[in-house]
Amino acid sequence: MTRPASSSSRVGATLVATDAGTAADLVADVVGWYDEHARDLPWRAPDRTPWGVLVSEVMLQQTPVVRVEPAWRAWMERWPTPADLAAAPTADVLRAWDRLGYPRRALRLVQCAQAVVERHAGHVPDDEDALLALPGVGAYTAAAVRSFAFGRRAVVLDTNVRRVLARAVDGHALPAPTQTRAEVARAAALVPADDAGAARWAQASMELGALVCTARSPRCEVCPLVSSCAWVAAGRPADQHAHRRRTQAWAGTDRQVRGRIMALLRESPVHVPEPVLDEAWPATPQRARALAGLLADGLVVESQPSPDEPPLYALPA
DNA sequence: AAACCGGGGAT
DNA sequence: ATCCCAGGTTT
Repeated sequence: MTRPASSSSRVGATLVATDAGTAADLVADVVGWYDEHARDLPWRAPDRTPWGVLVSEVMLQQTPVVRVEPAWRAWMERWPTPADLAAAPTADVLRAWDRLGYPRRALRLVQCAQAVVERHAGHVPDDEDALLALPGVGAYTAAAVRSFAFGRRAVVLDTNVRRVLARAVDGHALPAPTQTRAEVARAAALVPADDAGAARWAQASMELGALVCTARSPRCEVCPLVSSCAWVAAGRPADQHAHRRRTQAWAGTDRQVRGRIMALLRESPVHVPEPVLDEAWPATPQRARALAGLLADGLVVESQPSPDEPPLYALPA
């Protein structure tokens, strides 16, 4: 079956010819699959707002969908607009963030809300540079907001899309450990030229990576690309970069200590002196380092009730 | 380019 | 015990 080159989903740059078909075929196959298998997520609902999309993207930076969904619902009910979050006490925000991980993201989300209020009259911008200038918004999130919230053409290249393209096009088990310019250019060449087509491709390619072309156990038997996938055709060879991927340890790291301190302060209604932190982690140089880091990040504040008394620690007001 | 930054569920 | 997750920022 042939697809007309004048299709509304025609790819943006040159058609990339592969052994199994064109880039347009790949896009059409994935979008067609998405039309039948898309998850019903609240930040995709018709009544979503651009701010809601942005909030979801920040929450989804390193936190899985299943944990973000209930948090997002509660969050958007409490702070529906950038102005609402911009005016919220930081302590309330950090407590609402709870255990979504990386509390610096929550802090940046507040700063982002404040920037949206101050620079853009409370409206999330659809301009790429304006989005990138917002705290906590990098290349991925800027592209995602443009695409998902405003239906604009953007190169949405997250871990899912990288993996789909690494397999289907390059024949590799996993993408390279760090994203390269060439990889972005290749991804850009696959994005349909029109806004609507580009937005559908972005959603569809991410969804395929999340539900079918997964990192650990890909479900190739139900994949719309199985007949054209370069990785499947090559016999699903092992990861070439396995020796270079180093997993960050967790137990006993500064990150764990920071997390324990934050959990304790989230649950404490009052400012606490340093000995109380013993409940989170023994008074070691590592704990001192973690506390100093939290203070430097603005996630914890120190107060001095009186010159004779020891300092107290709490979440920022 | 590499390090740092949480936390939970799946394998 | 290890891996993975809709990454961003800093060095």
